[in-house]
Amino acid sequence: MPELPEVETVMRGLSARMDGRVLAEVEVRRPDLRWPLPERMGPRLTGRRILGLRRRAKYILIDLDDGTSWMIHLGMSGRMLISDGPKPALETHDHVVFRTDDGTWVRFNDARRFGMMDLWPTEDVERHKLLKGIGPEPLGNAFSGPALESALAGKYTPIKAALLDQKVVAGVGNIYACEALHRSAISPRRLALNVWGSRAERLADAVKSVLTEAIAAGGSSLRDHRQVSGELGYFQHTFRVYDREGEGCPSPGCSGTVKRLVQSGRSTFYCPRCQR
DNA sequence: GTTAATACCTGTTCGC
DNA sequence: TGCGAACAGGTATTAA
Repeated sequence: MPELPEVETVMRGLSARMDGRVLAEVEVRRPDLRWPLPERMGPRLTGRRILGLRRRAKYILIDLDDGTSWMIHLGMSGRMLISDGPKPALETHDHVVFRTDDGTWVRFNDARRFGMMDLWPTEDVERHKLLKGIGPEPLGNAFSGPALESALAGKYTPIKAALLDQKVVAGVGNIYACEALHRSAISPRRLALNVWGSRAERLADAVKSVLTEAIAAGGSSLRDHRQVSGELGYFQHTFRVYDREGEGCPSPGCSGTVKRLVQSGRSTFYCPRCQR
């Protein structure tokens, strides 16, 4: 499930092969993913030169030479798979396939079709409906203990749910929310407004460290994520609590056991002993 | 105004 | 072995 580190990994992989290239051929194989794809997306992309690739929250933004940005969200199961040589054999759920002018093929494959794509003016992309109001990038300078504390002030929702709120901080999903809370020894049940001062500082630091380490590991591959080469990420081996119900808490000196609970309809993994 | 629950989608896993 | 239920979860929408 692509969260920020997985999207960053895919974006970097694409950037290495696509930056500066021209989109020579774009085949759109179905009219919709989660929502309808833009009208005439294939023809509008064909012939455009790529000025650069970047990431905002969980979105990949490909800036083109006509002032348009190609916005791509991988949803839950979206993959970008790169190959060279002749056109690759297409597989089930290969929804968009394209080729750059140096012969690089890219297949966008998304079994669950929770992904999305849109075309939007580059200068206005931050005001796109899906990006407007999104919180600070957790690895940027704008995100800090005080900034997090300010975003959480007055929120009567569990801190776990608040971390998943993209308006509080961008790009954190279920896995890294659990991991960051464990690293900072904060209970997922604690109300957001009660995370302030040194707790907010610890949590902001934990979010940064877990995301940074996950990016360095190529992301986490549980079921869906692949790097553009098709390789798995390997940060999942480093999880301290996620999907480790019943195992001993890995915190030094803690004798607790990892528990699972459901918050807002999704699994939370945590140690009730050391997370307060 | 807020927060919580639900819908969307399909491959995989689990229990009977 | 086979089948259906449960589950995974990001985000928009609907409900409370």
